[in-house]
Amino acid sequence: MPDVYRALGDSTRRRILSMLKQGNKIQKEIVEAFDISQPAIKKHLNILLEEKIISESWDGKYRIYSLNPEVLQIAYHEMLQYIGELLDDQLVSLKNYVEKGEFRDEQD
Amino acid sequence: MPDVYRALGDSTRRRILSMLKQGNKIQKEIVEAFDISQPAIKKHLNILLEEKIISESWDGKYRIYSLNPEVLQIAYHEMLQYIGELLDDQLVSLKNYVEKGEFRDEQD
DNA sequence: TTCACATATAACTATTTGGTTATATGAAAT
DNA sequence: ATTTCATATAACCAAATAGTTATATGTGAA
Repeated sequence: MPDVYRALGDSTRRRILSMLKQGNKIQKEIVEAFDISQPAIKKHLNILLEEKIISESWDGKYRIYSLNPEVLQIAYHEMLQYIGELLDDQLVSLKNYVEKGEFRDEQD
Repeated sequence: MPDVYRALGDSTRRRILSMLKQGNKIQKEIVEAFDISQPAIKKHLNILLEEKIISESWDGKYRIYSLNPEVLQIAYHEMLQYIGELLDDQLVSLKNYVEKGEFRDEQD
């Protein structure tokens, strides 16, 4: 079970995910977007890979990274559900909205 | 700005928050609900306090802990917004629902 | 006043994290 | 075949985390 708090718990990793939202990227592009070293970026990518939030593949000598939207969805729902439960009804009905894809409330 | 990822990034802290959802608790009650030492629990409580997710007060010799729902709300919105942006429109419209307290979508 | 008990704090340990530099590997191009 | 360039990995460092045990502090009750 991917640990979404670990994956999203660092702002560099959140920025990497935002980049990947715009489309697949090769490692070099990601490295160049930050001021830290290539090994540091690679460590962040490894954490995102461990948590299954992204995937990697080869294209010749290039490493290609892409988002795993399904895993993100599931992670998102987990957090939404947990925090939603800590808060109150207003937010719980909205959790149902996400899960069922429809807006259904008591007051029709 | 409270770091909700830090606060929620540990399952003991998530369980503590769930307990506090049920009502204010004294430290002793929280300690007894876990298998770890009192100082260990106190450290978790300190992290939740640093991130402003909970508050503490005194009642005689008892420390009382309570949830800060407003801060949780804000944290919730932040995460909703960030992850919503990584995913797609379905989820973004729901962010608006939370923020405006109403369901308004393009396709009325 | 003394004792009991709830809480706080200090000192220590092991692990993880986020970074570094230096170096190895492997594919592509010259 | 050699060089270039993208990537991987190793070794290191400092700080934070999650726990421990031992001890101090403060309040209430006997």
